[in-house]
Amino acid sequence: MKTDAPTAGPRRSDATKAAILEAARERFAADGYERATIRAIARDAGIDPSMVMRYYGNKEGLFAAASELDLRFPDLGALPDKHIGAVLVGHFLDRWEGDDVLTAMLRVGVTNAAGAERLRSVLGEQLGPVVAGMCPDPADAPRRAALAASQMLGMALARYVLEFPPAVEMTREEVIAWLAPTVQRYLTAEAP
Amino acid sequence: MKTDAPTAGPRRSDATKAAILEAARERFAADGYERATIRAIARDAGIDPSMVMRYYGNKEGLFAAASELDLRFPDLGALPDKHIGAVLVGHFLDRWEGDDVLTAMLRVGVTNAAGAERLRSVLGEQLGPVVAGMCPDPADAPRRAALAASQMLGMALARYVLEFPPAVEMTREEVIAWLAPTVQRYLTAEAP
DNA sequence: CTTGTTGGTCAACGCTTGTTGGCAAATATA
DNA sequence: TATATTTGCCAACAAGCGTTGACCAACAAG
Repeated sequence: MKTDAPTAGPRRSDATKAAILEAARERFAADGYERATIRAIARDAGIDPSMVMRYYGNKEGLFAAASELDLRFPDLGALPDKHIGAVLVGHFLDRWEGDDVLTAMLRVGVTNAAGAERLRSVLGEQLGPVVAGMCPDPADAPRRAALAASQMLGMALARYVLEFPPAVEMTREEVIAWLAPTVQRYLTAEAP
Repeated sequence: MKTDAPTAGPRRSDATKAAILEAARERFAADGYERATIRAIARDAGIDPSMVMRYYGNKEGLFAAASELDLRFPDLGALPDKHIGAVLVGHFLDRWEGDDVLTAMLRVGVTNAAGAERLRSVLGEQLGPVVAGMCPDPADAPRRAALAASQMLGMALARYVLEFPPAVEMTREEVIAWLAPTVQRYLTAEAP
């Protein structure tokens, strides 16, 4: 019997696992939790549905594996305070357009408890610290992060999920120009 | 045979129909489209699932009937321009907390095409004109409406759907104080 | 009273879902 | 070469879904 050492070499099934994860991310992003069926995901990955169960236990486990997310915030301390809003909004747009996981988490989080929790913890653990490191009083960093998140998530909702035409038609630069001052104020202005 | 005159009197079944609609709104708001099953809605309404089919045709028709929505915007022309942002945000919070349909449309619209279309048309037809009647150049009213909607929907998402703690804990007055300047700017400031 | 319409329940249909266990081939180990 | 282990497919399960049609009781019209 082959023991499962901590430093196990690459398995032959790694490609299959990766294909499953990729298909899962796309389906979750496009359809949400319920309509992203294991059968459809397996079909996209070109394998049998039972393989999904073997490698990820159940649908819940598959989503947990497929929704691992790193927002990859740049180091904001290294640039002038005045531009923080624009950089943050631009970074958010980049991440959103380059990674299905963000749309997936938003679509799933709206109807699935595990998805909502995932979104909450990502915002709290990844956006929170960035905000705490720059706003006037670190004590209200969570509130400021929530405000900034509400604006950026709201734009993602209108633009990438609901596809509200005026929001879709805006150029990247227009979105940044309009949203940057808002985010900037949420993060740095003194409480109203 | 009793003809169905345009001005038909109140039927004995009106109470049942209303109970179905109420249960449907609650379920759609709480669970989204897929998990809000006709069986569960019928159980909540205290009747048989087949009644839902008789009165609303199918699940799609039930959602269409249950998601009729009037945002009830006040006449904004009658008050000073400076306060428009605060009035609008306050009105949005009131409507959201007093009507399940808004949460239902948001939850359903994220994973269901009909729900998304409903949300788009409500925003376009009800928020659009209000904005068009006050912003500098009526030509970019749709874009301004989309911006304001992105902020208000984003806050609703964080506060009522995802229940992100800092967003939930803010008081109504705090939300208005922070969001009003944003919405005010989106509607009235000249394009950046 | 008789008759037709309405409001409602019940049992079932065909289908899809997540999930399971058995079995064959490919691969690794000895 | 002989033996385990891994990788994969297949067929099936129980449960839940939207939906349908037969049937019964209450009521209204003649």
